[in-house]
Order: sequence, then C-alpha cells, then structure tokens
Amino acid sequence: MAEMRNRFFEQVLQVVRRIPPGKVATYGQVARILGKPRGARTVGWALHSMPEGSDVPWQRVINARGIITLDAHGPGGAIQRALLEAEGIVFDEQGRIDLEVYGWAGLDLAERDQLLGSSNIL
DNA sequence: CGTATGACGAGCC
DNA sequence: AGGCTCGCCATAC
Repeated sequence: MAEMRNRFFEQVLQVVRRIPPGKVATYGQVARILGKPRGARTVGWALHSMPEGSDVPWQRVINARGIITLDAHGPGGAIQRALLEAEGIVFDEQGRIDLEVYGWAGLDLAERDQLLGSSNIL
C-alpha cells in the first residue's frame, strides 16, 4: 500500500484543503474529523510546521471561539485576517468570526472515509 | 528514552 | 467578564 504511515500531519493538511473559501473550521473540529477529539493542539502544531508554498488554506482554521489565535496581535494574525476578509469573511468588533455563519459544515461521511484511507475504520 | 513544546479547549477562580 | 491552569497528543531534542 502507499505510505500507510500517513502521518497525522498529512491528514490534517488533507482535511484543511477541503475547507471551502469563505468558510472556517476550528482546530478541534479538524481533530474530531481525524478521530482525535482531544487533539486540537496537535492540529495547531501541524499547521505551524507546514511547508511554505503549499496549497493548504491554513488561514481557514481558527479556534473554537471564532478568534484568530496565530500571533493575534502581530503580523501573522493580521495576514490571516486579511486573507479571510479577502474571501468575504466578516469580523465583528471584537475581531471574532461568527461560526454560525462562516463555520464549515464539515465533511460528510463518504468524504471523511475517503480521506482517512477508507479502510472502513469506523 | 524522558522532557519540552505548541496556530487548542474546557473549566475554574 | 477576563484571565489562569490543567489536560491532550503528536513531534522535536
């Protein structure tokens, strides 16, 4: 089989690539999709060590409160915010994104199964 | 092989 | 309400 050592790192990137423009997902949500409901931190770690020049829309991942965690008061956060606003996402006065409006619905079961390698693990 | 490190999250003070 | 602590988990060293 091809690379069965499919690192968690890569699984995270695969899921993030599925987040459509104008939508956002939370670290915890991505972790849950990968079967690690308590692995939110690890998702953050995966994105922070992501290779540059990748096609991964990393900016679409924020925390559970709808707020940008990455360097919130520095250039990193400003860049992420700019990228999201360019996709049409609106931030409220507190710099928060309304997950009820912009939250990604997530993958349906078929997609998730396919992404995870479909070895009928569930 | 043990310790440290986060772009988190939920709970407690 | 806002801030601090503790638990989680896959890598890095």
